Parts: sequence; structure tokens; C-alpha cells
Amino acid sequence: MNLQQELSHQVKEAVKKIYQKELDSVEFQATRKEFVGDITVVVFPMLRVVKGNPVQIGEAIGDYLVEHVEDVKACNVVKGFLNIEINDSFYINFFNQIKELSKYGFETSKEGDKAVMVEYSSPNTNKPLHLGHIRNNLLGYSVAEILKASGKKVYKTQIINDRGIHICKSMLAWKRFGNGETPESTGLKGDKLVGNYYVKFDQEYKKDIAKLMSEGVSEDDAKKQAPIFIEAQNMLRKWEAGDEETVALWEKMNGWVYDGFDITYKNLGVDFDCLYYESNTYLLGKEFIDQGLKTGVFYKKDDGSVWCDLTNEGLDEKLVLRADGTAVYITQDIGTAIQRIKDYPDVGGMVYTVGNEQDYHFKVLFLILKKLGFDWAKNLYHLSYGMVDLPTGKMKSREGTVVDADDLIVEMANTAETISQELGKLDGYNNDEKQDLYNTIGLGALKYFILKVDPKKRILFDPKESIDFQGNTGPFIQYTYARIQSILRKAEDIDTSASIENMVLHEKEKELLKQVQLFPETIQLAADNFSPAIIANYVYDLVKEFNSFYQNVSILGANSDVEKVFRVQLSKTVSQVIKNGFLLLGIQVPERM
RNA sequence: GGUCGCGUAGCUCAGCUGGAUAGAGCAUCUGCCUUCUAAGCAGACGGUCACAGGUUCGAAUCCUGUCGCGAUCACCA
Repeated sequence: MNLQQELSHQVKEAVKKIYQKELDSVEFQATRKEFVGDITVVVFPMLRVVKGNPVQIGEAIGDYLVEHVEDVKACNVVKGFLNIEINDSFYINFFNQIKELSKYGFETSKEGDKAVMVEYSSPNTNKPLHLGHIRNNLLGYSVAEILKASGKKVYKTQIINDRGIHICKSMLAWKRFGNGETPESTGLKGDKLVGNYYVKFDQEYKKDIAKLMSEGVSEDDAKKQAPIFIEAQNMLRKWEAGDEETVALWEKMNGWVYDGFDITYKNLGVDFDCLYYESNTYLLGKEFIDQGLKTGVFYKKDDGSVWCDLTNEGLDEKLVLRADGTAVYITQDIGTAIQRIKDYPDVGGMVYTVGNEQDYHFKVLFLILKKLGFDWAKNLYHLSYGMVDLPTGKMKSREGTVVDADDLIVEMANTAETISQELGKLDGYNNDEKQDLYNTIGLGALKYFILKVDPKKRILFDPKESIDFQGNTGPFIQYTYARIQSILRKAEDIDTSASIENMVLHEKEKELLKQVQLFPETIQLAADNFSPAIIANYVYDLVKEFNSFYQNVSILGANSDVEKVFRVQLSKTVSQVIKNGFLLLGIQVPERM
């Protein structure tokens, strides 16, 4: 039983003894800084059961607690708030218990538990990754790590959109204008090279449209009649028919793109346990349409098209199979979801990391899967996130108004380098070590910048205003970690496992311990809400608290040996929590900076 | 037009599922490096929580409506 449960129980006992009334719950909150105490019981809700003056009731309960609960040192009542002071020994006991756990706060999955599959990234293979993909990747990766830490078994996956008209556009433009260029011949990253031809296609397409329109064709018709567009469609048909030359070209260019993506993923520090390719899954799902027709989940219109009526659920009617019998996007998604459960029978739920522009799509998809009767369908979650917009508006690959992922990563490291050199604290590091550090810091700044905001809020990114390295930022937190490591290097002779007894805690020490105590429940909260932002904000609060301690209390210069040992141990524990918290965000911490 | 999301300090964001005088960072201003790394600390300034109603002991938080911004409503993906 933890302290809050114990107090809750005792408050109920107090009410029973004093007022002969039963309380079904007790409301707690952290005591605000301006009042004396550590934890506060809110008396107001009790007034429904116990009639009387809240101050008097609070005082009566307080007296009872002081008498009956060992860890309660004293109580005071302000208005309807019963502030409880907890003995230092309680915090010290807690500290002795957790200080040597390397993964304090993390749960491990139990044998037989259902796993969660987290899908993220899922790019098209016709262009390089940009800042929008970065948000997707960081969110998906981090949520997967948080779920793991909360005690779930997790598979990270993605579905690679490797087929379709967009790929054919790049292929066609390369074929026509590429002169046999390759990543090797140009020195370009494969995804960049292919992306260039996607842009090239769009330019030619626009020329075709303009030409047709000058001949009096309407814009809509021109878009459909443009010769280069028609040729791209032909190419898609050839691909679907398995035309050897087309498939070979497709494989070659996709290969270039994958090589490029691999580098970006590696630099970003994200990974996957299994991959799905649309070229393998785009025909899936049709068999389940028949099944749904039989059970009445779907119905067929006269033209042969198949629909799902969701009007009772407040949505529209949704097409699930075209009149010509071909699959649409959602058909494929139905099939892929089912396929995944077949491939990984221990999976009991899935998380889809996809932008909020697809909110409606996933609402419909989940509803249909439920109607089809899959029991895991209730455990599907759309991790919907806001777009990353530029001051000029939306990013568009075709128009070149994107913040390229690789470029941004390099830029962040360069900024880190500039700042590091100005501060000049890296004597003794060789060039490789320095470059590593710049990457760690630059990436830390970028990742924290994106992950600290609530996923569902959109992010405005102004390339002209560089991402901060001070205040509520990744580097600020990394810096605190590095400072602690510096202390630990100087305190090598101190026994970090020695048990602490009979200490009087400094106010800053107690505040730190309270914050450390919150880590386990913070992980659970972040997992329940699929929100890395909760972890980011927690670590920030912890670090602020530590810095205040660090600046106001001397660690190595403590008055007594006991205090010195305790403070070193406390610093070490805090640094461990920082490191593990940041691990959940996919951010590394440096030994020096 | 229907549906969904968002609106908190000049800017960027917290605010734990209803609790005390709404908190941080950036920016501006004031102090603190002969003592553990100043990417830091201590402080000042800054608010009609979009607006209007409602629910109750109590609302930034829950409900309704209005306004603003965004997304979505394809036999596209």
C-alpha cells in the first residue's frame, strides 16, 4: 500500500469514528508551495456526507491522522484544505528502496499478455522524408517506448506505400529526363534523387496543362488529358499487369529510396520490428467484403458497388468496394489489419500514428472492423497528430516548400557545434567525440521541441527562428544530466549503495524526492494518453527542481559525510530518471557538454 | 452546410479528468561565476483562460450557443 492509499484508508476510518459516516472516496492533491505540508486532502467533497464546518472537519481528521498514522508528522487546515506534513523518514525509506533500480518506474510485460502493434512513418516512396514525417516518426517511436515501459509488449511496424500513381510519376520522369542517373553517378541520396524526378514530373505536368488550356481546354479536363499524366496512368496499369520492364524500374528506384530512408531513420534513431509493403497488401480485404455482405454489415447497390451504412453512428455511407470489384483504400486497410493479427497472434490492439487529416478515415475503419466482429477492434487507437505548418502554410513536396528531414538534422547539429565552441568546455574530446556530441545535442533539441507539445496540437515551424537551446528545451535537460555526471566522476569514492538513515531533509531534497516519486505514475499516464508530451513535461519539472537544488545546496561540500553521501546518491538517482525519461522520448544524454 | 479538433501572458507551451491567489520557457529588465559545468540560479514585468449563458459550495477544466483558425465530408490514397 502506498502512502496515498494508506491516508485514504485512514481518513475514511477517521470519518467513521468521529461522524459515524461512510466515505466512498477521498480527494488528494499536492500541497501548493505557499502552504506548509506535502499532501492535501480536499474537505469540500465530504460535505455531501458529513454536515458541518469544513475547517472543523478538517481539523478533526487531521488530529486523527497525526495520532494514528506513523508517517504523518503534523497537519494544518486552510479553508477547506487539510494539509498534511509527512515525516522525512518516509521519503528516505522510499529513496533507499528505489535508488539502485536501474529501471525504476518501468514495468515489464508478463507472460501471456497481449501485445500492441504501433504503426508509424509509413511514407510514400517517391520523395524524401520531411519535417512532417519527423513528427510522425518521433511520436510513433516514443509512444511505442512508453507503452513498453508501462508494461506492454510492443511491435513497431510501418506500411510502406511503395506502389501507386505517385511512384509512377517519379519513374516516368526519370525514364524520360534522367539520362540513366543513379545515386552513385550523382552522389545524391537515393530518396533525394527520386524526389527530384517527382518534382520534375510536376513541372512537366503543369506545362502540359498550360498548353492544353491555351488551346481552350478547361482546367479540369486539362488535368485529366495532359499527355504526361496519361502516360503515368499507363505505367501504373503496366505495373499492375506485371510488365517486366516496369516492375524492374520500380524495384530499382524503390531500392534507391529505401537506402535513403534507412540513413534518415538511422540518423533519427528510430527502428521497426516488422515491415508491410502496400504492393503486398493492396489486394487484401476483398474476401472480408463477402463475409460482411453475408452478415449484413455491408450491402450491394444495383451497380455492384458495396457499401457500409454508418448513418446510425452519425457518419455517412462508406464505399468499401468499387462497382468494378476493385478495392479502395479502406478495403486494403481492413485487410491489412486482419492480416497483422494473423501474422502476430499475440497482438491484441494496434496504434496508428497518422495525421489528423485522416481522423474520419480511422473512425470509419475502426467502426467497420467492430461491425465485422473482431474482438481486438475495440483496442484500436488512431494516434492523431496536428500538422507541422510553415509560416507560409502547408509543406508541399511538389512545390519544394518542405523542410527536409536530413537537412534539418544536420542544421541542428551545426547549431549545437556553434554554441559548444562558444562555450568551449570540451577540452580533451577528439573530433569524433565532439561530432557525436553535437549530433546528440542537436537531435535532442529537435526531438524535445516536437515531442513536448500535445500531439493533437498543430505545430508552427519557422525555419528562420532556429529551435532554442535554452529554457524548456532538450539541451537544457541534457546539460543538467551532464552536470550530474561531472559530480559523480568527482565522487567515485562514495558508496552509492550505502543505506541512508536518520537524515533531516533539506527542503530542496524533499521536493526532488517528491518529483522522483511521480515517475512511475507519469509513465502510466503517458501510456494511457499516448502522449510523449507528458513525459517531456515531467522530466522538465524534475530538472528544474534539480537545478534549484544544485544551485542552492552544496553536494560535494556538504557539512557531514551522511549528507554528502545522500546528496551524491540523490543526484545519481535523478540523473538515472532523466536518462530513462529521455530514453522514452528517443533522446540521448551526454556525459559532458 | 454537416462532422471532428483547437483557441490560456507579446511569442512557444503546461495546467494531472471540477479545487486554494491560473504556471513555465522565450523576449524585456535586476541581481549571482576566487566554491560541484552560468546551455544555470534568484527575482521583476506580463492574464477579461476567444465570447455569452448554464450545471454547483467551487469552472481554464463539464454542458449549450456564438465567433475565429484548421481538418474532413471522392467509385483518390
